[in-house]
Order: sequence, then structure tokens, then C-alpha cells
Amino acid sequence: MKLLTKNTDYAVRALLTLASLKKDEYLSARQISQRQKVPYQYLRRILQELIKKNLVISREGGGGGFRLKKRPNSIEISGIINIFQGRIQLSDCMFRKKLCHNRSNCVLRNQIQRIESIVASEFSKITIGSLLKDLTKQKGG
Amino acid sequence: MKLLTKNTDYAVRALLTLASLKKDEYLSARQISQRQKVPYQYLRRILQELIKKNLVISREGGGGGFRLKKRPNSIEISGIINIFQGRIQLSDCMFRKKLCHNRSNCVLRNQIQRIESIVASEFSKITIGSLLKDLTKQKGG
DNA sequence: ATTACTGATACTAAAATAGTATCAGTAGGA
DNA sequence: TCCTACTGATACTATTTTAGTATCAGTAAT
Ligand code: FES
Ligand code: FES
Repeated sequence: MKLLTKNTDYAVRALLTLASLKKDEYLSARQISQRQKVPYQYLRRILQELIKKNLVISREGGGGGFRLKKRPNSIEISGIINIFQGRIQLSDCMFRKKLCHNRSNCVLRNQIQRIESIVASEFSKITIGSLLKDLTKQKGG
Repeated sequence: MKLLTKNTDYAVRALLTLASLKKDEYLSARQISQRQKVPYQYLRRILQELIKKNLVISREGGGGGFRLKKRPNSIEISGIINIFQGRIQLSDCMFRKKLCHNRSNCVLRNQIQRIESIVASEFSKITIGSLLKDLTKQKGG
């Protein structure tokens, strides 16, 4: 069972790379792809998605590329998961109508949802900013 | 993003059905399949797996079928997830060697693992026994 | 013997994930 | 102006995972 897919992985890495740029500096998809060893075309699609979700901004033409739109600390991993893996949720619903009559106050459902919200909440504590800090701290030590 | 797959879903439902049997009573895969509206052949494979993992016992031949091997309260959902979805884990490892030099004390890795263990721990609080109790309680109310 | 079952395993289908290719358009610079 | 390096958009293929089906051999109750 994997909690994070490649989409999310690559997105996070791209965002981390962008987060280490100087103010108003842009980095091309090609560059990001090479630095992070991420398939170029795949990365491009991911970046498009990140634009749609207002996480990054692009500049077209030569010397163009991408940069962050939001502060690193305000970009939560949970948000990225949401974008690429959809909301964490019980697939449809175990124990369909048959077993579980009054769906609304089904205890299992509640418990699953509680677990899901714990996961979401934990992933929201991790941000691009905090990761970047951790990574640079590590390089130093 | 789904936390539970059909495998797990069906397994849990089968186990719940078996948990409601009388002591030493056996129920056939066909019966379980019909009661729970689960595809027969698929369910059979799942039951085979549950046998291997020592969760159920079978009796061959006419009038045969399956029954639980363990007490319902000792069958944790986390265990079932493990069987059918594998251990919860960070796919391979985001930020391969390149980004993350000393893998052993990588902070992100630690955080992910912490989240994973929370999930596992929460799912281990839910058991076939507790679900059965919840379900019967609900029918009553 | 017939029937209702499990054991084992091979197979196909569908869906999700991962990765590739292509073309149109934009902007910087020789 | 034309070339080049870039993004926007989208269509496509491949791979993997998940879901579901089929088949045959063997067991035991009737
Ligand atoms: S588990 Fe879905 S309604 Fe109860
Ligand atoms: S995230 Fe994998 S070693 Fe750090």
C-alpha cells in the first residue's frame, strides 16, 4: 500500500527545486527534470497542473520557466496529494446499503473518516518550506 | 486516493459474516458470496488467502465451508490490509539518493513513517469483533 | 454415483498510474 | 527576421495494479 504516488513525488520535488530559487528567478521544466531526474514530459504535465492549482507561475518563451506562486511554508503536502491522488477516502463504501442500513451514522464509516482526517492533518503539517529546511539542515550536518 | 481496496473490503465482509456464525458452524463460499453480494470466484481466492494467513479454517466436501480460526476481537483491520494491500509504505523512496544523502536519518522519511504508523495503529484498533458489535448495535437502534 | 463443496492455479478485463509524442504559440537574442 | 528555448494543450502508449472469471482436480456428505 502506498501513500504517495509518483505524481505527488515529482510534484513535491519540483516544488522543492523552485523553492530554492532566488526571488523572481524562473527555472525551466528541462532544468528541473534534469536536476531531479524526473521524466521531462511527465514533469511538464505535472507543472501544468500546478499552474492550474495556483501553486506555480510560468513565463513563456526563451529564458522562461516556472517559479512558485505561494510561499513555501504555505504549500502543504496534503494539498499536493489532493491534487494528484484525489481526496483520501473510502473507495466507495465498504458494506454497501445491504449490510449497513443507516449509512449516515455508520460507525465504521465514522472511524474510517476519522483515520482519513488524521492522515490529512498530518500531511498538512509537512510543507515545502519545512522540507526545504530539513534538507538544507541535512546537507550541513 | 483510497485507503482500502476491494480485496480488503470483501475480506472484511466475509470475516464479519463468519463471525456471526454459531460455534463450529461452517459457511460455504457460495453462501458468503450471495449474502455479501461479492463475486464468487474472487471471494474464493480471498478465502484461500485468509486460510494461508491463519484467519479462517475450511472443511472440504459437501456441507463444507469456512469458519473463523481466531476470535473476532483479535482480527484487526490493519492485519487484513497488510495481507491484501501490503505494508503501508512510502512507495520506494521519494527523493532518491541524489537529494537525500544520508537516507537513514532523513527527516521526511521519518515523518512519513510516523504517519504510516499512526494509520496502522488506528486500523489496528478496529477489529472484526468491534465492527460486528457496531453493526448489530445499529440494526437494533 | 451425484452433488456440493474446497485447493490450486491460470487466465482475462478494467482501471489507475506512469511515461511519450506532437504541434501550436511565445519571447529572447543572434 | 529567423532561430532557438521555452510553455500550453492534448493525444497517445505502456506498465502496473486491481478486479473479476474459468477450469480442473480432489474431498466428503447423501
Ligand atoms: S460502511 Fe458504508 S455505510 Fe457503513
Ligand atoms: S526521502 Fe527518501 S531518504 Fe529521504
